[in-house]
Amino acid sequence: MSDNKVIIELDKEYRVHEVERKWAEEWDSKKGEDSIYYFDWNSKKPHYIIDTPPPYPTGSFHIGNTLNWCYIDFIARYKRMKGYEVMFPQGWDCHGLPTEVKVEEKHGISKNDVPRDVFRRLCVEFTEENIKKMKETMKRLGFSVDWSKEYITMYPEYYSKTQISFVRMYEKGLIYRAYHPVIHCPRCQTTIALAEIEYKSGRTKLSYIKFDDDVVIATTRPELIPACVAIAVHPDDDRYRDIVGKEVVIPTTEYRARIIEDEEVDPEFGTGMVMICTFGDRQDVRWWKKHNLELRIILDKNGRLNDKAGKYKDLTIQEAREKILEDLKKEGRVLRQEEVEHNVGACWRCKTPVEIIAEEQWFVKVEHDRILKEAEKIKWIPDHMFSRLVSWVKGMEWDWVVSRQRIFATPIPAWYCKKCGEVIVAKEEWLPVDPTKDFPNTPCPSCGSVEFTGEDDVLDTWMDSSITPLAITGWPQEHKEYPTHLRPQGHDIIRTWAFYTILRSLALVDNIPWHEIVINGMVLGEDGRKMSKSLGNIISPEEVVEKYGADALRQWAASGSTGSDVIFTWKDIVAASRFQQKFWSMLRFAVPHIKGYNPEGDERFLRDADRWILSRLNRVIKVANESMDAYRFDEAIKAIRSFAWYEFADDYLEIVKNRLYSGDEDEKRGAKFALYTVMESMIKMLAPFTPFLAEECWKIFCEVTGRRFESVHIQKYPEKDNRLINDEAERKGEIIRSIVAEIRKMKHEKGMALNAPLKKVMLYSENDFDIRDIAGAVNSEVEVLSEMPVIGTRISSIKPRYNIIGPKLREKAKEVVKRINKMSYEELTDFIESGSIQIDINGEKIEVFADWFEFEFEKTVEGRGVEVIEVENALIMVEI
RNA sequence: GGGCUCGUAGUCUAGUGGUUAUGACGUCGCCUUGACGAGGCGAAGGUCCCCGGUUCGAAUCCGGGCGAGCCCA
Repeated sequence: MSDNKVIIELDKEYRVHEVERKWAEEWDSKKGEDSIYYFDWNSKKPHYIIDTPPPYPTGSFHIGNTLNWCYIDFIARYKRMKGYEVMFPQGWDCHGLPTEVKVEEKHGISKNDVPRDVFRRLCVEFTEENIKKMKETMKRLGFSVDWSKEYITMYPEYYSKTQISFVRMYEKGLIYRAYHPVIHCPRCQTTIALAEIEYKSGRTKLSYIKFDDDVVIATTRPELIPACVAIAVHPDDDRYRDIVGKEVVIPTTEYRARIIEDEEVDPEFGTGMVMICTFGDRQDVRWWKKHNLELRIILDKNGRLNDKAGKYKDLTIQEAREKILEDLKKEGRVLRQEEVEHNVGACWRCKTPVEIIAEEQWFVKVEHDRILKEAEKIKWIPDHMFSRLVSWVKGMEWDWVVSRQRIFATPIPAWYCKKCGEVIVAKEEWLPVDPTKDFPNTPCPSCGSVEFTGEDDVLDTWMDSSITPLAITGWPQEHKEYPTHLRPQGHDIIRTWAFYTILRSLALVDNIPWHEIVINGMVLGEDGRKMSKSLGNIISPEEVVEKYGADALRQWAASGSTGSDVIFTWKDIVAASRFQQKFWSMLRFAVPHIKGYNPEGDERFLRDADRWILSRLNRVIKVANESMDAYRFDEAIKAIRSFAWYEFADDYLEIVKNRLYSGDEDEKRGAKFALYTVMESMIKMLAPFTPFLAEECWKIFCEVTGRRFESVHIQKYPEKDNRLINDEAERKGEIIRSIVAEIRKMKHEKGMALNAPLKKVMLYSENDFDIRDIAGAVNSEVEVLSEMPVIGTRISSIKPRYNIIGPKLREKAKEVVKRINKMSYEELTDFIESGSIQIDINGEKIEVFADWFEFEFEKTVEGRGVEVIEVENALIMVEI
């Protein structure tokens, strides 16, 4: 019994940190099959598999991740409560340049200073630490991850799958090697990624150079003239219409180039003629690819020109530039030079301008049409996100380059025969393999040599992460179930992660990867801008959790509309935490009343107010189910919160308080039934959003009512009970609610205490309703009058129902309304009584019906000492 | 430059071819009523970005403009 006492007197304050820490520890202490989040392949329940994003282990789980994972967790928890066996796995997409850079910084080394496997080991250690940190945050945020399904792409169990996928696609002819432009730093002598380019603006000289009498080009890169493979003009440029197709000799060389047309040429720039070189910039690469031009790379990796540059061989870029301009000037080909603004891409490390050269790379074929056709079978939420994929795929200019010149990544499982250069790709049974350490055990199929050079390029990280739905469903060993049900991700990676995953899934198993993809927006700072260090508007989830707890942060995440960017605001967090306190107070109120209560058979004691709140509850349950099914978390949580706070707490509880405290046993049982039912349903509906609060409340609810406690997260989600949805009850409830509210308002306006006693309240209504709770709530005797008291009436307003009148009368509607408005009181009374009237408009007789209008009546009462208040469906007379 | 999205009260936001436009925060009054003062009861606050078009009727649909954001080049 002493236990009960403790429980009944709940703390006034909801101790968010204490509660959340307690449940986080409790859930984390149950591992593997003991966890309530464990996914069992053998479960007979319908499966629901989520292809969770594997984040990049930077060491901090940021607020953008938080939004994404909150969506996942809302769905996972909801689906679990809806009876699904839910798989919520968690992976880590480990490979990548940032880690290489961080490790170099941390250890003060360059990756080429140490053996490859030593450097990899350092990266692995660094990544493991980061994963640990991020996992802690994720657990604290209450995500219902089944950690027994964790995968880490840098471990052999995972990357051997990446290698198998590579081998299979190679065997299907979907992977090939070809020359491809790469961005190269001539000083560091290394290939660098697009992301590593730093753009800086500066001024340079634009030289106008005469190739022949017809052809004058303007270029900022005269040193690349020997690499000129074509000259382009705009197709609508009348100046050059006649010379399209003509060949010219490239000055200082023996090469010839043709004049071609392309719409991307800007006729306003320079002479409107552009020299296309291999390669001056990325536009050159696009033109080269599009027009199938010759590849003439004149620049070597060491930053010097090669023999294709003829007499400029061995010069550096700067030297060549000066020498070529000098030679051209001698020939009188430099017509003029002008200063222009331009952007230069430079190496992020040494600030040297980067160059584009060509190297042999590994490619994955992109089958545009097939991808688009199949991607259409996936349900995109919101649906406009699909068009982002479409425009991306349609605009792709070349295949996916999957080789990277790095170390910390999945090795490409291939070798080159030292003798004949034959490419040997690993057999599946050799995997996992590091081709720089392991070698084929069969001779070269082409020349029989047994000496090989291992490929030291590695795979693009997207090659790892684009097979996640396959990996979590057991591919390739035992592929259990496919496609998966859901991919949740941000819209920033539709063109990468979503696109690559679809491509790979089609290539490897000839199927779409998921039935649905739900897309979240980005999180913006309080100033409405993207969070960034330089703007100083970054908020970390830890910071929010420390101040207001995880549930408040989760409620904030639910409050945005799905797919839209969400602004982080502290006020939403504060409002969310206030709701939690409010909800706790509701439970605190309910506890003494439902202590030891069993609702069995008590429906017969329900009174109007109880039937009303139960009907409203069931409508909210309906909305919650529909919204959750449509991934509209904002709608669901809004419906639940506003029902709990305003209808249940502010209205219903105030109305039944008197009955609960002072009623007889039977009267109380009706209210208890409602209290019990509403609390139970609300706790369950809140569970996906605020798992900590819900669990704590559920535990108390179970203990108080004598039910055996079992986590709320494995309870059945509330389903609407049609027997309890009742228009009549809602109408009566609304009358009761508005009568109580109006009388309280009247007391308020008269400066009376809200619970001040009144002499008498008289009610008149055509509806019949329960006055028990009204009497209690307004602290007065209540009498229902059987007859309308003597009061005057007049029509105070006429509201045309345009939705009826508009379609019926169309352009005549306005005139008809005008006529009705002009009618006298007597005319209107006749009109209302007879139900219709004929109106003559320009000789046309039109029959107008009274029910096309809403008439409002104003009543005047004679008699003294009585306040008259009108509400919809009832007239209230208060004797003070 | 291209794609997509969005412009609604001081701030953020929901929504919709039908006349009184949703909610939150903030502001202003009043109230310590037996769950909650981090609460309750009320009030003020809006050219629904601009200009055209469709329509009996547009904040909503269409076109154009201006502005913002995200992604990509």
